[in-house]
Amino acid sequence: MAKVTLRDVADRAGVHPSTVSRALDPQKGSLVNEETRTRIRVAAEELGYQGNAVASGLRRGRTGTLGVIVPDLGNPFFAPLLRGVENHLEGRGLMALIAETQDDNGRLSRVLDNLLARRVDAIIVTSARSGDERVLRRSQQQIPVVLAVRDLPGSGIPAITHDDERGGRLAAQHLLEHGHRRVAQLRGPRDVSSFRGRGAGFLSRMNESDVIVVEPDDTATYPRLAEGRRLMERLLAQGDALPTAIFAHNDLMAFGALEALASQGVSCPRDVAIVGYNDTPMTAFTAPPITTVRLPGYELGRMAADTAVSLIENGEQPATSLSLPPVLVPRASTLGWQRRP
Amino acid sequence: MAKVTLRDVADRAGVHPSTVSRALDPQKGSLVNEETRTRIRVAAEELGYQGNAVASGLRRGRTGTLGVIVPDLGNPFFAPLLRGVENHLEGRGLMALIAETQDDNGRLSRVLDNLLARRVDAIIVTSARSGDERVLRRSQQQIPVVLAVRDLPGSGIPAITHDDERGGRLAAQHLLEHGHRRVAQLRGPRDVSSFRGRGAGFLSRMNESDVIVVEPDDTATYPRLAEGRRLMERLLAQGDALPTAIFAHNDLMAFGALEALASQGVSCPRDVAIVGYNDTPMTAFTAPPITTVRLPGYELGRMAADTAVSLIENGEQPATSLSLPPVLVPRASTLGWQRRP
DNA sequence: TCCAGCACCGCAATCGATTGCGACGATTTG
DNA sequence: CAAATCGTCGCAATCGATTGCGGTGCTGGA
Repeated sequence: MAKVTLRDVADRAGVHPSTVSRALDPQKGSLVNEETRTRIRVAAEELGYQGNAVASGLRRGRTGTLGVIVPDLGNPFFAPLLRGVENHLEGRGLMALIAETQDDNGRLSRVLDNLLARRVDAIIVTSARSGDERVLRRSQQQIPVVLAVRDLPGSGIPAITHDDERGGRLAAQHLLEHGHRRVAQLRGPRDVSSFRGRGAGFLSRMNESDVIVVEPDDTATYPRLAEGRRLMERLLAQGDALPTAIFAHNDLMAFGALEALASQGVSCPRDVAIVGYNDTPMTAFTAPPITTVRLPGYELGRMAADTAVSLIENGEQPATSLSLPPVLVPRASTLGWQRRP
Repeated sequence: MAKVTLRDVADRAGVHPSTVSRALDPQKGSLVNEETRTRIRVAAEELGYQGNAVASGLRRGRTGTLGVIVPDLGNPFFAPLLRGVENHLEGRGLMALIAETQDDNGRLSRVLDNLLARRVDAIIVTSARSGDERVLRRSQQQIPVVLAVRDLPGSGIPAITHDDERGGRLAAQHLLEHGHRRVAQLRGPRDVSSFRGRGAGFLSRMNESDVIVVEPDDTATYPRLAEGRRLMERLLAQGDALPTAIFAHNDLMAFGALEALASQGVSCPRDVAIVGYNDTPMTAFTAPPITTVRLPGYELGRMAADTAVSLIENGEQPATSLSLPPVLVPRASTLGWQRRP
């Protein structure tokens, strides 16, 4: 168990620990004579010295760690986002502490407490639901908090999001262009801004045309596969004429809808077209491949990390929120549909 | 910025900081009078006291943090595993520090250094490739290291794995039962134990029967979609008679193979059957749904976390390695194939 | 009555790195 | 030539919690 401390290095190099500290710090390296600095470097190397980030964190009041909270690690959408965050942190000596809430309210506040106790320097939250304002603002009193993906309007917390309203409009526009006149949405949870945005954008574009929008009598509790299936089943059971197109608020729910349709013998895309959201890698491989809305997750991760870092360095700033543009990716789940006479 | 420390609580409760420390520690709570303990609790509550895990970590020499290294967060296979880890840690006051290597060798040692510097109490590594022994053993000199999913035979590092040899045999058995007599594997990286195991199990079962196993002239560098596509394309171009079944070493590669086949106009499962590995949720939704080998990822995560924790508590132990059984999940990608006359 | 034993709690050192302050010699400036 | 400046580096306090070592007062048994 090599317990090499700063003092050991100092002894070996024949200097005071404080000098070693300065020599090894890239910021303050210039405060130490070049010759003694290399002597110290050599000593540290020989002893296999490895700094103690815990001690450093205590003294400095900064741990070099960023908390990142995601709702669901099983949703591949978050992988590029997390990569964006980590790639931005790398090289700055920072590291991401990733935690999952599983979209569970109680878990969020536990996770926050945990991160706060560990004195992370900032927190990026991608799992916000309305109602979370209180705990988040409480956290914000201690360290910078940045929302990503999901906004909390009116909370005053900076947010980097996708323009989901625009994404919803894109989906609607696409369906309109292909001749749909009776459509429905499988809505994600209403207490999540991104789903609200998708729904609103979709509706507003549809309402500009002469289209019937069937509202299912329920909303997904979690934006996952099983919920997509359940909602689609309800829609099928609702008795009304079936819509010719479905806008699922994310890809996982679209998969579920696909499953429900298949089990009822309804064909996609022949009978019903489907649009998903997120451009999860798998959408290209389903039967049929799913038309979806692509979001720049990696860039969003980078930007969220960037604003978090600058918040750390420059103290509290006016909330600079930002919204990134989505793109529609057409695939067979809509392209294969044809208007019947 | 509420900077409430132990001392503040002590002052308010009219006791010494050490008493507060003991009162708030579930382990040592019994060392302090019940009455003063509640007084302290009240004071802490009123001040909104939140322990400083950094200071505690420095003094105790334990941070209550476990490093977990995964190769690829975009692979949904790791989600249940990570949940297994976290659920086991929860309640014990521990937390997982998740890091991704992206199957990049240089990144692994950087990540390890980072975790070691942050003084995590143990590390769970699911990204091991042969050649990583050195850095891992170096880490092991400082804290417990547990391998999961991927073993490093002969390294002496405890490993919780799936029985991949058995998984490979299951895949082979399934294909044999359906009448295949000419098959091929899309192999994952050879320096990863789990892929070697799958390959060996598959081969050994096949060799017990009278079956031709076509070996592609290459191996995947990364077990991802693009590599699966590339390997399948090479196989198609190889000129020999096409195998009637493909065993892809994981689901992502199976997706890639599917894509390659489709682009060449070869039908799955009519012309070629496919077996994947991992039972990634999406395998049920591809065209066709993919037969695959299911692994108990959640349980594996729990067990890995459990051995890590007991290694922390009881010091170094004899390496107790363990192997969990896989299950074959038959789907249309093989069930839909029929022997031609 | 005396002392051992116990319950409870305070004192002060400690974990390892960082940093404001100041010392010292060497160099430059007026 | 004296004073100011600069480059280096040491000293010691500090971050906040933990814990070994007692000290105090009280109970119970001999």
